[in-house]
Amino acid sequence: MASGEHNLPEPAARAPERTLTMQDIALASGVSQSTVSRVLNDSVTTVPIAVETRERVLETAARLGYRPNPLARGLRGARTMLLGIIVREISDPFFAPAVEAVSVRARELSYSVVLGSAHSRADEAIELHAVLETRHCDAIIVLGDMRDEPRLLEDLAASKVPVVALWYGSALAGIDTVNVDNRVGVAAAIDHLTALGHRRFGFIGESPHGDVRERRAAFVERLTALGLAPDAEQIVPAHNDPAGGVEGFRRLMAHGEPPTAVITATDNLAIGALHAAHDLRLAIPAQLSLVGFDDIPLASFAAPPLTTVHNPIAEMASLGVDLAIARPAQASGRPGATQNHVLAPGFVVRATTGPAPHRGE
Amino acid sequence: MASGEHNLPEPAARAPERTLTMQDIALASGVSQSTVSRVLNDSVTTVPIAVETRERVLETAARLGYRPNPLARGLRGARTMLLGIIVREISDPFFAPAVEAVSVRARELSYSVVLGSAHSRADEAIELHAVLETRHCDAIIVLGDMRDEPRLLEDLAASKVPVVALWYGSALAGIDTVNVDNRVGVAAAIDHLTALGHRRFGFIGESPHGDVRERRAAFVERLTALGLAPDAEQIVPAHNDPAGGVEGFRRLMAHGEPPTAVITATDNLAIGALHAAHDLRLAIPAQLSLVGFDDIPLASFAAPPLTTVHNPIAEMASLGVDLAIARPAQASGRPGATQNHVLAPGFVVRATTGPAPHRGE
DNA sequence: CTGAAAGCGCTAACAC
DNA sequence: GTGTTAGCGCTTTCAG
Repeated sequence: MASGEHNLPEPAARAPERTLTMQDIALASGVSQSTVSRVLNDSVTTVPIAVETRERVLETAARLGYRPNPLARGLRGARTMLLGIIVREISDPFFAPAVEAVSVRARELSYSVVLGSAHSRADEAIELHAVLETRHCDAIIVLGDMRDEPRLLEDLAASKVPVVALWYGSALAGIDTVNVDNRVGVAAAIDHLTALGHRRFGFIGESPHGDVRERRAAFVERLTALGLAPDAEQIVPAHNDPAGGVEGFRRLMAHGEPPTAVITATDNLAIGALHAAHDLRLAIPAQLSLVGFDDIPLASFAAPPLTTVHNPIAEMASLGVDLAIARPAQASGRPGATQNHVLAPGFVVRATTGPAPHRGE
Repeated sequence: MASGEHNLPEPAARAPERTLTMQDIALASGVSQSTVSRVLNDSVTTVPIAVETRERVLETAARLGYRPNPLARGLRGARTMLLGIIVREISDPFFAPAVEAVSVRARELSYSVVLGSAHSRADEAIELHAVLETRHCDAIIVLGDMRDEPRLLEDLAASKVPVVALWYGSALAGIDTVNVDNRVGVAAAIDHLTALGHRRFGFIGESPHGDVRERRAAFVERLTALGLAPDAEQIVPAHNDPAGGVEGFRRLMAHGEPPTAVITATDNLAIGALHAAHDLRLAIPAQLSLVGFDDIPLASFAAPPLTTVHNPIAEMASLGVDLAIARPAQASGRPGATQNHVLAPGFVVRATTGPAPHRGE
């Protein structure tokens, strides 16, 4: 183990017991601790280092399996390589893949993800933000609409750590956003259905929340443009889960003249609608066509497989992470400097849509 | 400063700009920084503190909105209040709620969750463990079976940070585990089905993975005990996702004498099986009964709603977190000291099971 | 009972 | 080019 150098003391080289510090590898490579720091941090810009020294240090560090202590690093004000996530419900079939996509991209950039679930509870989101900030996360990503928590928005916009909101549902001053183009998505659904001969539409999912609200607006807008402006009774509110879809679907079909085509604000709702249709012995797509939004993984395994608007989860997550991490730490609160990205959705035709049934005409 | 109280200088009380340190609140309450530390940490055991002093400090800290810096705390070797999670796929319909349940309990205990997704990739899990350890997580929770990654197990057992494995599928030396009682669950399913007159069973989900393996073993064991020992062709392998369920179901029904009742190792597979049955125009439960395992949130919204074994996610997650956090940091590797908990599952009868169809007898 | 002081592992001025 | 020297905010001896 004598290596031409350092032979006597031989500190704790072969013992992976205690986590080694820079001091350890400084000793082992016969330089000072600060040199080690410089080498390992590629402080090329500030100070040039002898190639030989650099290589020796790097070699020793690698050989001993040195790993920098993120805590000490963060203490000194350097980046913690932590990315915070705030999401309503991790287990939502849409947001779970979103969280996964975010953490994939984060890890590609050597970031760790600190997960904060707000459970739809107002105060929790705010507390989470405080927690994530206190933990010195380098950036925070907010998944979904949190606008029913006004204070959160203020906190976020004033936050010293960069915040990016994904699927927030609309642009936002002071915070970067990445959204899917809801208008394009809904228009694609409607155009697909009108091409199949449908003329009377229903929409499940009225709510004040971002994406849902935008999709409903797009629904009204597009139909109006086509001269098929919907009545109030053609649009029903719903909680964004399958149970809400069941409830909404029942209400929608209870009207005098039920629609022949239904669009739901999310696939979550579509799953419920499908369920309710099954209960009502309504054949899909023979008697009724149904289109969802999001293209969650389970959409293709619904019975029948769901025709839906594809939400580009991976792309949006990736872009969101890049924005969050790239943004210089202090610029977050500066209005005007914020970016609002809108990505185009896809459209996936599966088995819940078909020609409009013949009517008495 | 006169504390009749403190009126003149008024340092940075109203300015929440810079995050305040203990020094700040020490100054503001006229004591030394170390006293503040003692008060805020309830160092009752070591040193008694004057009630008056303690209250003054606490009041100041509260008033100024002081939050301790977790980084500095962790640097000194204290707990970081970080809980690491290693999971294959966050977006798995079963593990997503599990992650949520873990993070709920973690937050109740003031812990933050660092999420590590292994994406079914072998090396990633190991790397994740290294990351979480380097981040000085106080404990690590492993979700699901990772035994196809032998090195991870060694790493975990040798880890200085306590590790608890949930839904690992069996007991484990050197690591605490919390499992659901798969034998009881499968037995409940079989008993329910035999009571309905079923005699020929199928099982989807042969695989070397923990829970799945145990459930298949329980399937064989229980049926054998009933004198209904299954043939090899009554058990089919499958990847644990809906697509695997589709595939498995088709293969199962392709045999000469198909079963009248099918049990799947997971609800994920059951979703696929349901889908495949729909394709094959097989009426469920009239022609065939189906039972899943896990009771994922979507089970009740399948078409028809899925009869399944209920996996007590919240309880297991809660117990797992408590074990992980309660365990003194150095005891993890000590074999013999480990706990292996097994919780009882429930059974939920919904609409995929019914009387066995009449046969030619 | 409380203050002073020494670090935890690292980065970033400063020196030579 | 590299070593020395301060701290980051906190816990924890050690002195009073």
